Amino acid sequence: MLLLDESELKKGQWAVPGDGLAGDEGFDDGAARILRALSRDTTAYMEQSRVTNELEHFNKGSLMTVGYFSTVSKKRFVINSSLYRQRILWWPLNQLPTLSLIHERLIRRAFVQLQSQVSKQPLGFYLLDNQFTIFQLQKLLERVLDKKYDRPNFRRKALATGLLEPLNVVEQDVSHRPAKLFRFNTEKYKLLERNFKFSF
Amino acid sequence: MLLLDESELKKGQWAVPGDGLAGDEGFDDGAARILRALSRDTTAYMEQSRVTNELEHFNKGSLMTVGYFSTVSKKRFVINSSLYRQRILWWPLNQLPTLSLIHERLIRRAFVQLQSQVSKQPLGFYLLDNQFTIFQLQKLLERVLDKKYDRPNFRRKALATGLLEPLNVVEQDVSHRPAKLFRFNTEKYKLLERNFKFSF
DNA sequence: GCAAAAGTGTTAATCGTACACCCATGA
DNA sequence: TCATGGGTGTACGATTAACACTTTTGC
Repeated sequence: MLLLDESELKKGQWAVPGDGLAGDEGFDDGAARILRALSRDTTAYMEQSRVTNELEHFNKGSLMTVGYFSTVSKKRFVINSSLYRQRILWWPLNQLPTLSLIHERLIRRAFVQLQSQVSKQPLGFYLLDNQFTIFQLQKLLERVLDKKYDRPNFRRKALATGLLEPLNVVEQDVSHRPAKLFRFNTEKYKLLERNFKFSF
Repeated sequence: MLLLDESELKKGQWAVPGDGLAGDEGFDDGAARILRALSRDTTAYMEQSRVTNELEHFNKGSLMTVGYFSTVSKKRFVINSSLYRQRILWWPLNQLPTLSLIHERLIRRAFVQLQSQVSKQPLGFYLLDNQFTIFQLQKLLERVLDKKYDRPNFRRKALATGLLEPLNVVEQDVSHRPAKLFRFNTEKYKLLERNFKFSF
């Protein structure tokens, strides 16, 4: 579930997408620019993760990396530039290709941070499409938090938040009773904001 | 509850203690060194907070600041060098002196992070001395999380964690019934570690 | 009919919360 | 004696967790 980019330095070496800062650009701005260069989806949640502990030394000077992570819907994620299109792949977190130690650590750290943010921000909703079933939301949280939930109970709790707006539309072409589709009610969330607690 | 250092640049200007990195020192190492330069207490919890978003530009080049926060017991905190002794003061978070915008933001951000770590790490215990009463722990969490708790209920919950080891000693010289003193059971905590949840 | 997930209902156990109440100490 | 916090008990309501059951779809 992670986006990786083929590095320019070595063939076949995968890396987290990144770039240097342009001019007097801030770090947050730089990270946003990198994400925009990859995809047209602008609804993503983004957060600074951590600075690599070590400086990388080159003959020209030293380099430090500031990690950011973002939650993007795989379906909404549309690769922007044809330049990148050939060099981007999604990888499942438990089957990452060989990475530099620095990038490996950035990813592990970002995932821990994502897990801890899930209950404080409606991250689950950023990861899904505009229309989703409650079961999809459940499966998502189960994967992020590595837990199992009881379906009926999860459903009630999710609905009890009042943040799921029914769309009066159902799934199509599924070999079981089709589920109602919902969307995340951004307006109601804005009202809660500070008091939000998605404690599953 | 915050340690601030008088800056060398301007008289009467307060700042978060900091320093540049020495040689090829890592960020965590640098932060630990700065803390050690201030105090002899080595039990402190320390965590990277955030990189300032803006680079500061000087004629010589650009400067970026990586924020760290640490929880230290005020009683155990012994100022190390006589050089610092004159220039260090504790300030309550709600009555900070005038600070640069960058330092102000670092502090606010670190406090939010501290609040969110309290339930995942036994931070409360780092902030107290080796011997403490349950009521002291309660008051500490109440200040950090800006909540009020019922004393009897807090007591039961704290004891239920199994992480408080009774010392069979009581407070001295208090004008009320003396409370039993406890210490944090580090060994038992090590066993939990990953599953630790101090949800008050 | 079968499998799979949708959705509703129900119950017991657990937990949070709000108190009442007695205890021990210094002033 | 009073004020202050220490410490135990308890009772009610809310929340959680477990699972039984009916529904709707595709194969």
